[in-house]
Amino acid sequence: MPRDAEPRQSNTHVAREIAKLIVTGVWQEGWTLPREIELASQFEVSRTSIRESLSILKAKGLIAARQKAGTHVRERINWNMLDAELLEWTWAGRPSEEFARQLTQVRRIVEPEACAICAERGSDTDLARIERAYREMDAAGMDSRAYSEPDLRFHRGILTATGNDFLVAFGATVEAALRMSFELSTLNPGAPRKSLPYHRAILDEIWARNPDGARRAMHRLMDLTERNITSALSRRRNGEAMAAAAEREGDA
Amino acid sequence: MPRDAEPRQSNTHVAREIAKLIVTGVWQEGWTLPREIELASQFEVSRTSIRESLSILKAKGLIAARQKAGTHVRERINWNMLDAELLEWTWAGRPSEEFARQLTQVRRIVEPEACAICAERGSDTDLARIERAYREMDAAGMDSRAYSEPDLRFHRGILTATGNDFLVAFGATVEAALRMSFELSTLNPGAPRKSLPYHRAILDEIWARNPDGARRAMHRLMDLTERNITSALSRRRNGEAMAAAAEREGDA
DNA sequence: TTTTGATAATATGACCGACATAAAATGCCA
DNA sequence: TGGCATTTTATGTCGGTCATATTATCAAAA
Repeated sequence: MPRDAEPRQSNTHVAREIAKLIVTGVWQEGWTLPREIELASQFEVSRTSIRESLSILKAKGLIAARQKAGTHVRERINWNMLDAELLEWTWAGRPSEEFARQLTQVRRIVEPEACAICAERGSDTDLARIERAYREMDAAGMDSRAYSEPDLRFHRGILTATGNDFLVAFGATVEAALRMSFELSTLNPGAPRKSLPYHRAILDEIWARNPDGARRAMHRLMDLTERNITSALSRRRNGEAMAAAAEREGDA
Repeated sequence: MPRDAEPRQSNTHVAREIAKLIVTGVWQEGWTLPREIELASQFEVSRTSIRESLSILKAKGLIAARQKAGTHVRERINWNMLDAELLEWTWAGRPSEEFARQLTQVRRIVEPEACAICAERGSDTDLARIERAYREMDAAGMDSRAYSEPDLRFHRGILTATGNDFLVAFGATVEAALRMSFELSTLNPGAPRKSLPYHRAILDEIWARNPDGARRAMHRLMDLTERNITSALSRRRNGEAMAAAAEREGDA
């Protein structure tokens, strides 16, 4: 179910637009934003709506306001990059290679350990839910759209099974990573399906209640994912370079 | 510098109050909140202010609103527990043992790996900043208030040195954990200072550019921290049990 | 000339009342 | 009873006004 790129609700729409200006660096850290009244006329909404939008961005740590002094962009260190929406806004459209690298790096740190905890302490109900997600991935066949949704449920299921609210919250980050992978998979349609046996291995290890094995199995999946992403990115890079060359050829 | 427990700004104040009702389970998952007008009269602020407060909570994933249907508490899975303010609201006053356990568990997962990455790829500038924090911890002596602030900078410095924005964002979680430790340390004033040599060991390993050693050193610090927290919590439990017994004694 | 203190200017914070919109609830009709 | 038009209602948006906290200004004093 694709979320709308342009939500009709004006405050979320405006928040998204302003957030994009900030994360893309058009409005840099420390800079002061235009006055609320000016923002209101720029975005053609009321000052009330602007204020609600800004309060969303304040909540995510992107900006801070002081009376008379204005509203300024906070330094990156205060941005809550692990927030679902902020993640989406950041890579919206085109994930940078650096963003992909960092995302892969944190997943490597968190998911194998979560998987070990899941194998050790997940309830049978938890594991059954994970297995159901696996079956749906299997049933999806080569349809990578139908595959990606249970894929996310599989990973979320593992995080949930840990019983740790902070690891559960990390699901937002995993979701962003999977959506990015899915997006990039258009450059390599067969890739997602190749992860199925790796998921199978994880499932077997957690049913066997084998934490070390589960950790290793998840680690192997992370390796595969990283290979897929780097190859998709380099393919994209080459494709764009060739397109640019063709462009120059056409000009000459 | 202690943040104000009761911010004078009305919308953050109201947001905090409502958030507490939700995280403490007074308003449970799935429940529908009172109408905005009713909330306005309950909290004695205008509907505009209520709406700004609610938009903060929406941004953190705690609630969602639909026209006509009302505003409801979202399921925990959507709460962004890794958010700085939400963390603070959750343990405000009295950290539950479960909360402490989960917090310690994620730190164990993330910080040792971050430390290894820091040793491998942190710039000399990054490491110098970490060392400066260490020196200030040393200089603080037995004053656990003066100790805790550079302690946080030490850990944040390691996360920053990884160059990974998501690990940097994890600093909010570490901050919550350290504040909690600091709070609990009133039950055991000498405890914080005991962590100094462990920090020293970490510093030495990252200067030696030894990722494995750095990982192990951070792991040992996590062990110490966990021991301190569990002992403080059990002390608190015993203290309260004895107080309750004395209470019963007094009644009889 | 520099400092200090009163004063004015201004951007965010809060409030109000009205209308728009979407979706749930109602009730009518077949 | 079932489907469809209508009403109801809670959130969404708007414009305007006043409050409040700082910054900026400027004049008097050291």
